[in-house]
Amino acid sequence: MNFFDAVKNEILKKGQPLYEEVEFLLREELREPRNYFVILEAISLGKHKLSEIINETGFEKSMVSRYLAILDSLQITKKEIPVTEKVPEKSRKGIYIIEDNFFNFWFRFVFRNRSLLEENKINEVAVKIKKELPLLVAKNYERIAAEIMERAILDGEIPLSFEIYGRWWERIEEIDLIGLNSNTNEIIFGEVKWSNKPVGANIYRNLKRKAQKVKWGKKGRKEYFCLFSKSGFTEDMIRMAEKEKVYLFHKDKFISLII
DNA sequence: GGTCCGTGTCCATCTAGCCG
DNA sequence: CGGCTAGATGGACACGGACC
Repeated sequence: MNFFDAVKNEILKKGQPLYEEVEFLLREELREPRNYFVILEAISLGKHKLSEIINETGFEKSMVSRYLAILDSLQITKKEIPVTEKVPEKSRKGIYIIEDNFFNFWFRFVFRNRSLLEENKINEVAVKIKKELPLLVAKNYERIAAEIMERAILDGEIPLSFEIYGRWWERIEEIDLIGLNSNTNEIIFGEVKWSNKPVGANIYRNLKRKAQKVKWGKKGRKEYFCLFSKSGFTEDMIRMAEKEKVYLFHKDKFISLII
């Protein structure tokens, strides 16, 4: 059992995670645990860029990148880079995310609200969790979309293959899922929606527009598109998918349009 | 008191990406 | 293209606690 599994077990065993206990466990491994807590809290609140974390925490920038490197080596956080970057280790577009879902939840809801919890105001915290949890679920749907796609490929439902999957962003534009195959110069673009409304053709059109901003393999590349939706698709979108061969997924299931 | 180690800060330097 | 900024990295150093 590795160190962080041990921490998790410890927290789960106690039922109600206590800051001091987690701190005690972390002290064995890290420098100044409180600083890591502050950094992880900032990330869990949506501060993903290094500059945002520096602003939020007020820490020295050399210190923050050092701490993030340690968190990365412990596989608590991960530095994510647009999948199309040529030299990933030199990219400066990286954003920092909390890789571990348990830690993400804990810092966002428990650590953040520790004073409320200590006053036993459980309901207030529960309301916050209820309100914000769908956002976390949506993020995780994006994270597993590549796995869903890969499974459909392995099952022979989609006659394509890709070497790597990832996200892509540039300025304000963002694409949830991109798969690349550099041998065949094929690229797939995906939009992932965890929403209660069926996904319509406007989402697809917007994805096609954003795809043009991705420079990878621009000369003669073959483009494919896929959509992931919690609540299915509009009639309009389904017709368009048949016509333009868009791969549709309802939650984790591939929808075959060719019968 | 002297030494060692871990930690945090400051500084210099390098470089990718951005903007004019 | 050149200049600027943001991010990464590593060295020097000061501080404080632990230990002898």
